[in-house]
Amino acid sequence: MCFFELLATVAGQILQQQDEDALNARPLVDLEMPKINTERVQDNSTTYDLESDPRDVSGGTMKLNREDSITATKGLVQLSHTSGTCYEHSGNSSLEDGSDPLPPHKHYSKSLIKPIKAAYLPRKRKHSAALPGGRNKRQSDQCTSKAKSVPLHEEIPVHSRDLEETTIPNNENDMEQLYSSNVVTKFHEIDFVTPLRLDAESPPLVSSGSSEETPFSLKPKSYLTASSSRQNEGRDEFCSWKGGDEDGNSSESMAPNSFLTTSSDVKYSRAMKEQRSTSGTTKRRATGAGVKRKHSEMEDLKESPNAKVQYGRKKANKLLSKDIDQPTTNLPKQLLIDTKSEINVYTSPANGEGEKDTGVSSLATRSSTAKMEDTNVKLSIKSFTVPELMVALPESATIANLKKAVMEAAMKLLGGSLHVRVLLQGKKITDESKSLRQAGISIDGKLDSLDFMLEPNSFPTSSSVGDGFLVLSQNNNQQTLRYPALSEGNEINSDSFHVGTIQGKPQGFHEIDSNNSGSEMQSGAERPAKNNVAGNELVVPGPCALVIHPNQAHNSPNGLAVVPFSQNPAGVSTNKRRMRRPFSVAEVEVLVQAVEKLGTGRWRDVKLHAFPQAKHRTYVDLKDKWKTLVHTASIAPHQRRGEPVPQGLLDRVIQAHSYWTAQQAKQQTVELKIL
DNA sequence: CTTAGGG
DNA sequence: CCCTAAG
Repeated sequence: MCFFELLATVAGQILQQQDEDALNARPLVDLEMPKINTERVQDNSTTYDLESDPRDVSGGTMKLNREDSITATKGLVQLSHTSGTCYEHSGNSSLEDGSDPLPPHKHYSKSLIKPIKAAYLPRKRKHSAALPGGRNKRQSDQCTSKAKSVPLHEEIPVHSRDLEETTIPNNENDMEQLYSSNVVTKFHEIDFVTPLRLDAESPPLVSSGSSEETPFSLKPKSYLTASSSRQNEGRDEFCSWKGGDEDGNSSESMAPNSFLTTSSDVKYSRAMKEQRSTSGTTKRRATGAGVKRKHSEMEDLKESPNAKVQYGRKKANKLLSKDIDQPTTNLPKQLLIDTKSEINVYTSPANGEGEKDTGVSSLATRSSTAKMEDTNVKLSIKSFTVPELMVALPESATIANLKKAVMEAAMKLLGGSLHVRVLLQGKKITDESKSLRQAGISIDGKLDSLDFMLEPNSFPTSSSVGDGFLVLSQNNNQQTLRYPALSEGNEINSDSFHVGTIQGKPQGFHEIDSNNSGSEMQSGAERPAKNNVAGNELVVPGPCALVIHPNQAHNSPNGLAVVPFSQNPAGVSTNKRRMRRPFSVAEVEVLVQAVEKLGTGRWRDVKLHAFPQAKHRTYVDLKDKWKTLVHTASIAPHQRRGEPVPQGLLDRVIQAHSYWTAQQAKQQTVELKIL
């Protein structure tokens, strides 16, 4: 009981605090629990808030979230400690029932095994194979998504359930709120007692949407409001906490580093289920992991049908690396970026002598499709080729250097503004005043002969201006570019291309250029893991596909407006390595607990259990972390790096590891016997 | 999509 | 953390 009381108390405190924060959350008030350390919690939160501000100077987007997470984390940590003390008590009572899932260390061996079995067996039953890997995934999904309807109850110790019922708000909402309010972690502990129940609760939260999407908002300023409102959508109260949940688990967020990182969150956000259904159609396999990640991002962004246009990292790499494999030798004249649009657009050499007609001729531009509605000529550009990207590198340069160089070159090309040249039947159209019809770009669709060329704004050729060019430029403001949180190129996402007549160089060209010249976004000064992200990954420039929107004729003389076709307009294909986000002790704690319960072969479940709302922290991450934990535990303390993990935790890691390893072995033998 | 491992 | 083979 002590445990729950504390939990409730803390929750109440948190809520209280939130109220103060003008984000009203009352649900838990009902609990009327004694208040403990409220002051402290609040202090912490405030402190962090203050701190976070400066940090967010350039990364305003994630501000809210971070604050939240911080606060949440803080609260969490405290909770953990408190609960720790109570542990013994609750443990004892549970033991009486003989089914304490969450045994204190002392009871570890006993309690651990029992509950685990209880939880594990049911699943096996379902699967004749009984292999760890053969578990019924659906089942877990169901559990998670549908609270109690699932047979999982079997796994819940009776007494614990009772406890839960009585001590915890009966109201589902309350539970949810509690959960969402980052008391979550606390719940994990509770979870031990009633794992499934909690599990069931968590799912909704997972996708609660919170802020992941926000970062993509076009207007940084509005972000805060937007995000908060969004969060509210999901759950009226707990705006702040809610947001915190995201990073909540990563109490590490307390460390400066975490503040800087958020980009990756976005990628991983999404309920597994949702993902399946949403993007199920897309063959990730085909596109590769990179795309996968990207995909999720996109989902976050607001899944669009254009997904296919996204460049998979793999793909990009392949293309480029293949083409460019011989660093010192000649680079291929053209780098083909194959998107799935319908028209190919080629760029002409950045500094070649004007446009090489060769380039033009090779314009395999096919404007295959041109649907017309009314008088609108709709064009979509399938892909474009970047010809003659000149890159010179010493033989000593590494592949990474090569990549970077190529990327820089490409970014130079695309990063600034580009000229769009329209070619019809291989001929440049110089008279911009012509209507599409006049020019022969009509509904009748001879669009097959319509070609586009992208040319660097800095095109040396004098003729560039005014002879049929359009300036293709990113109208993003500097600010946008600097948001670290949007490192995945999302920043660019918010930008839109627009076409205007060429009037000399657009301002900001240099700035933009410089921003992009680095392989990574100049994400303000705060980007800690800058180097990590930096570049060995070749980022394919450009949202290579552009759509010509007749409707936006006002943007350009010739009635063509270019707007981003893909989600990733500026197209810095999101190939970056994810930001490094060291696990905090609190996270490790949660992980360990989860593994103790679920074992080492069910990482997805572990994820769902322990880090349901942490968009970063995929099950693979958890698996990896466990691996490192096991390793860490086996090495001398002085050889360990990073935030020191309490030996106690490591001991548990070892125990759990050995236990589950043994279990697995047993499993195997059993199966062999059966066979 | 998940697991399990290697890198 | 990333990448992948298997399932």
